[in-house]
Amino acid sequence: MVSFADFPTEGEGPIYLRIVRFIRAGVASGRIVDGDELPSRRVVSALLGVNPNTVQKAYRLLEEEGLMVSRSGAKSFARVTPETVEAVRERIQREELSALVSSLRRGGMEKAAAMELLSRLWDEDAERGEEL
Amino acid sequence: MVSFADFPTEGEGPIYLRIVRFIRAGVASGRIVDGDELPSRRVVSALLGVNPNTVQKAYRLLEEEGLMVSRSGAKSFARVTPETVEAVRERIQREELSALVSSLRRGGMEKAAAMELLSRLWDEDAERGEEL
DNA sequence: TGAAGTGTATTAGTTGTGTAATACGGTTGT
DNA sequence: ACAACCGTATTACACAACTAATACACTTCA
Repeated sequence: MVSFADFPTEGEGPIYLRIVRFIRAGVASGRIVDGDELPSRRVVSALLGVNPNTVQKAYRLLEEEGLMVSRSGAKSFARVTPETVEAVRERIQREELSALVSSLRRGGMEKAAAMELLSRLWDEDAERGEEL
Repeated sequence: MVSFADFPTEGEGPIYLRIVRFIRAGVASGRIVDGDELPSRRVVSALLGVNPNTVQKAYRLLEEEGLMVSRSGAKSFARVTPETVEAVRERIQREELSALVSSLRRGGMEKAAAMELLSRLWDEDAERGEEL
């Protein structure tokens, strides 16, 4: 049974997305393996002090992502394959970059400028890294 | 007098931020120079077909950013110094991008992959913004 | 001085997002 | 069959973001 004991008490963003990230991190790290039973919507909702529908929203996203399966009335289980693990790791990376892109665009930056900036910073960081 | 004639008829994100970006781009490109008079809130609002308060929101942000000055009842003027120009061009970079680059490199990502990923995410984010 | 134009504050309406309340139907084990 | 779970759908409420409506006070100049 997947445990929510280590669910961070405080975090950023809406709760349902924090749940999604929590499960994703578990899959990426190997803490959650294929076939693991996931606590029911009601149990998690009681644990976190939110409405079951908030957990449902998270679980639905995770199911669409292929990380869990659930049948009406029955328990829910994690679905972890080499493919899903790889997909989750890529997705986590994408989310980091995605937030950055939105931020840069909100700041009024053009795509070409962003590309150039990333390239320059990458090289600078590479130089710093090779010194060590 | 700063002209809004070239203000893009359609763009991404809320109007007040598009105004901010428009002015920022003008400052960064040299189209707007120090002491340039900025059209009043009402004039811009009539031009863009929005409420004067929407323009006010943009102008207030620009003033907090040090890119313009305004006194109650009087006209507004651009404030462009070498410092503000530099600040506009690199404001975001120091705050957010550097840490992410290091993170991605430590995660084993190659520069080419990061560039390609940024390009794709940028287009995707642009599409999302245009849907609204 | 007074009219016209200006910046600014206050308030309200609109929309979207996150969460909750409630109810319904399916599965499981006894 | 029935009780105790389970997942799910529908609806409604809370809140923030964005924009608009309105009013007020200041500057400028004939």
